[in-house]
Amino acid sequence: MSTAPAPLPGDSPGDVVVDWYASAARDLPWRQPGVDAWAVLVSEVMLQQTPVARVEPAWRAWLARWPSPADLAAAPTGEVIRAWGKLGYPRRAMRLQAAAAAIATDHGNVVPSDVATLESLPGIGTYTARAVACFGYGQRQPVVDTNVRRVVARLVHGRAEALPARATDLADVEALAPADHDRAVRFSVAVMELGALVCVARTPRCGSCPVRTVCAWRLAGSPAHDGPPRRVQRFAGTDRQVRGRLLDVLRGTTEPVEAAQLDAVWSDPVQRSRCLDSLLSDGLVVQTDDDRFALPS
DNA sequence: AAATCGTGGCT
DNA sequence: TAGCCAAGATT
Repeated sequence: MSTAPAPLPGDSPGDVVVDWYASAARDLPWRQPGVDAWAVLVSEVMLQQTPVARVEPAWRAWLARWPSPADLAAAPTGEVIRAWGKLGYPRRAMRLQAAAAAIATDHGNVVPSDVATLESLPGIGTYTARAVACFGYGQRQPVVDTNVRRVVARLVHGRAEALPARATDLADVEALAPADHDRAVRFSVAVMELGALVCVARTPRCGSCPVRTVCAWRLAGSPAHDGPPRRVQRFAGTDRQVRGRLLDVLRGTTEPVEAAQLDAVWSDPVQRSRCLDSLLSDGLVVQTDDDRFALPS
């Protein structure tokens, strides 16, 4: 073994990231003291694939209207879909309402604090469950999202890009977390924030990175990504675009609409009807007795 | 387990 | 401009 000095306990990369967070973190509303686990849960679901800037106003309005799970559970689903607005992936809104109903009826209207129980709720997967347990309940939990996987890929593994999600991700992050409980809890938000603000995907700002001197990727000379390029999803012309247009029509009215009004949003009748069918089967749209279409009641 | 599910800002 | 990218979950 070499005689290189062991890093001081308080100066581990995890500690450095926690200290960096104290001065660099964004002032996001769901991070305010007093924000309860329900509000955290709502923020996490909204933030699944939707940028922070678009979530903020929707989150405030949502919680003003439905301050507890039971409130959301009691709302007409159509109103829930309308309130979701253009956050995207509207099935998340339905799943959030379904999760709220389960919380209200099975958990006394209290968001579960146990990761396994959280994961059993609709729309809550491994990331969101841990995020709620950690951010909402102050538990020491590894929280691994796309930001964290990218930071770990670079800092620990010396790779330019994140590997696809793996079972070892949680262990990688746990290994970085400070020993102290409270600092470990803050570390979970802090690594995410580092990935969101500094260790970003396209043009990492290594010059202002608090752990640049110990980053395996930098130390290796910032090698380019070698694995297979991950292909980004096309959007124009896809069913996703068509579904979005169809739903946008229904969001804009309270009165059910004739099929002809929906025909206007997409010229290909085959794709259009396929998409309408999929919205119906998702429960995002319903057909009335007189064969018009509307958001569910 | 790869494909699918919205939307809009940024480069 | 057209692709890249954003706190994933589900099947």
